[in-house]
Amino acid sequence: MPELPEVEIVCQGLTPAITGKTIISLKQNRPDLRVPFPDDFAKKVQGSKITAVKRRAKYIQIILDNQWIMIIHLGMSGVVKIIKPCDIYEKKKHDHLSIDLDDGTIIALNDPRRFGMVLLIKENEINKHKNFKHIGPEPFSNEFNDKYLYDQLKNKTGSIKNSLLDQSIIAGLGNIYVCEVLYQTSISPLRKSNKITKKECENLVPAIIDTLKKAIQAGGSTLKDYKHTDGKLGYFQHQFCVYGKEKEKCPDCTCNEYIIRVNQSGRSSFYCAKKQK
DNA sequence: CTCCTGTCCTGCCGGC
DNA sequence: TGCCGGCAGGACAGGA
Repeated sequence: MPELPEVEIVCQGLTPAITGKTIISLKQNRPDLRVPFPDDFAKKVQGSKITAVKRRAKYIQIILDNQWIMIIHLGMSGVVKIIKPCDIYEKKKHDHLSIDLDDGTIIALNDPRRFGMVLLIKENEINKHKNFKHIGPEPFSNEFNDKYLYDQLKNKTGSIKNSLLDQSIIAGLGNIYVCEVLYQTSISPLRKSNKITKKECENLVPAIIDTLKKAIQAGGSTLKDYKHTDGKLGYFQHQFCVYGKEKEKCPDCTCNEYIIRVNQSGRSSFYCAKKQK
């Protein structure tokens, strides 16, 4: 469930807590999440200094000073916990990884469903790595504009819903924010991508940027699992218009219709069939 | 090539 | 009350 805004919030929490600090030790409590932990994981990171924390799509990138980048993907249920030097770390169920820093800070990764992944990639190989080479532009970059989006969509026969979820077209959107953006732009999730007009692309681009920015300002969305690094909750879920609102009234128009839920490629789409065409 | 389905996983919730 | 089935879904692999 962590999408771009939630991952951004985690990175914003991590940056002041870990940047410039040295990794003393790393403990893993099981061999894998969705994929195995890196070979010789602890040996490769121990003694290195954290120089920066970045986000790319839904991935957290922890840049080390020894050429390695530690990648964390939170999957569906991953939570990064920061334990301050003055606090005592009590290991909880599903804490699969913990990292001790030189100032006494501890970073722990908790992931009940184990849909997350942790990777180590050499700094100069990240753009060639299979998890990153296909990822499209960041929504807040200049590269992402209405002409780009229209060009990406014009030859696609699949639904606009699936195209916006496609990380190679745009990085960072997930099921929740795609539903909300399509509602804002009055576009049905069932529309074929190649039927989306230039004018609609001109609406989609700012709607995507605006929705993501507002979500970041609200501290992201908290559903079942997601929390901030300090355990606090986000508030953007209170601004959802359609996601999870099946059988509720459409909030934005006087159509008196109900939000309906349909299944697209195994994912739920929520929309107002009267407003969104 | 493009699109779509299956797979991984645990916790929660509704129905009986 | 307890059990069980269904659902949640990000990203990749592989099939159509």
